[in-house]
Amino acid sequence: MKLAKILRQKPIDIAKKISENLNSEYIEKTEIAGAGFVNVFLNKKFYADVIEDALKQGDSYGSVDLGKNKKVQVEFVSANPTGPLHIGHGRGAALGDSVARILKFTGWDVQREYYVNDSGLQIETLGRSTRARYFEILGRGDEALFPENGYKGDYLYDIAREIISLEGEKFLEMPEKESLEFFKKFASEKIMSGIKNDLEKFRVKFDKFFPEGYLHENNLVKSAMEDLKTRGYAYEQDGALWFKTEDTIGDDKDRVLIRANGIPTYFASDIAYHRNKFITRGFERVIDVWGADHHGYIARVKAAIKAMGKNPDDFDVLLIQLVNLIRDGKNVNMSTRAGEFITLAEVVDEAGVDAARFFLLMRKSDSKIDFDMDLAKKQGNENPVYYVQYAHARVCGLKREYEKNGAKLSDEKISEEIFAGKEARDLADMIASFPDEIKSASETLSPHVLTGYATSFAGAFHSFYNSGRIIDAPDAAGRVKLSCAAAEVVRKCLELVGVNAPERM
RNA sequence: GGCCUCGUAGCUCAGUGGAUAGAGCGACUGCCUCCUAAGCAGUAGGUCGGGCGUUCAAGUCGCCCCGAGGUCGCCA
Repeated sequence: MKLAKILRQKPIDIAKKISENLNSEYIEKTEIAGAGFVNVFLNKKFYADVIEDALKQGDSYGSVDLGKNKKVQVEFVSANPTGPLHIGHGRGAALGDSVARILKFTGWDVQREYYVNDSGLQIETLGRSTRARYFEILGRGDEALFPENGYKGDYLYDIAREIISLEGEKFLEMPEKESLEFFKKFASEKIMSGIKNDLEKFRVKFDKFFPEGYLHENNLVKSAMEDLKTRGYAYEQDGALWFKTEDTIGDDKDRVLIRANGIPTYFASDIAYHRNKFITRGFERVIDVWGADHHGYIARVKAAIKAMGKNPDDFDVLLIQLVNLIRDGKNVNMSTRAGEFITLAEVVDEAGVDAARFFLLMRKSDSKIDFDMDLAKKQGNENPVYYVQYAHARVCGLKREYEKNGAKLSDEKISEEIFAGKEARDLADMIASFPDEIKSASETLSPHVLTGYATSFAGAFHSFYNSGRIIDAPDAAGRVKLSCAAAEVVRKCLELVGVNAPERM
């Protein structure tokens, strides 16, 4: 139909010509439908070959080399070490980790990084909050007031108690100035190690934890500012240093880099950080996972990347929206400041890693999701995680059953006759389209493509399974092989979203 | 007010300019003497927020309006 205008012919006539000239050993017939669609019917040999090919490629089936081994960095979670991870961080963790897995599978050289915000006002507040709890427990709360924007969660009581048992009451008599460094360091390191622990349980591993302090200690912020100045993208006014944005891209106004009081803004640190990523460490592509409330920040970071002489198109930001936890059909309200929130660890304990990860990846990252705890815990076809995992376990059962009597699958050829049935053809169709799904998930950085595909794929398998006997049917070997290829695809999908594929359930 | 995201079945959401718009949950009807019923088959449920345009073709692209949220600091 697109050719109609160019060739100045009717779509139907073009369709006829195309269909007459299509030639392949795999085409059974072609039909012209509607306004000019060419329907191509694939023959049984095509399906048999697809399955044999998928089995032969095994673990690498579906892999497409999109990255050409180029260096990409995925930075995600990066939660400040001021409190435990909550379920929203879990969403970022699941997304970043899955995107990294998908990129690796599609030929990228991937590094996973966590940016640790270990300096600045929030850590200051954390230190003061901890110190206040310390005084409170020791009965002298009136001498160290809890900060106005302090962290109210119970975890600071635990940390304060630990400080008391390790260090005793010595900080009671020490001036705040002297003791604060200790409280800051102890609390943030303690919380950070808890975060690492939670992430490990969630099957998320980082190649590098990059501390913000590194930028300051090595004067990287200063040198990034100098660089901007020489390039003509920074100027001084009213005692502050400004980023000049008009003749770069996107952003609508100039931004402050160094305040009049000499303290750099977050933007300045971020410029230094991204300069380090792109230039010092040579990443050819950088992907950041941010909370959706930071979306207004994208334009200025892209502008900064352009200002440092790099292509802003090599920088992607994935925004994650809020997670609503639903229990007993009702919203569970969360407020981080007030210390009322459901931690990631609690969700993992209750629903399991598999359900948690799968649920957090079922939707586009930038739309809000409801995490239905009751559904996530259900063991049945209502729960998409089990539905998909069960497809895998079923095939493993089939294979065990088939090989019980010493039969070897690899010796058998697939009989084309098994593709006479619609269910077998539909399943093989889905297996054949797996590489396209992978490509799409990788190009759009969207794990939800795979959870969705896995769910409908499992449906196709269950339909096939229920459409007739597999093992004691004629051509059993071919049917089992088709099942095995299907299981391989399911397993790979699950692996790419970080979910286990059990052999028995 | 400017900018960004979103508005699709009762609920939560997929949908890369193509045919009769899909899935899960919820509701309803059937199916285990049989390789795992953690399964299958089926029914009901839609003015794709509204309008105008571009196009052979619009849920998808453009403009306007309505509604929800976010963001706009020498905060982080």
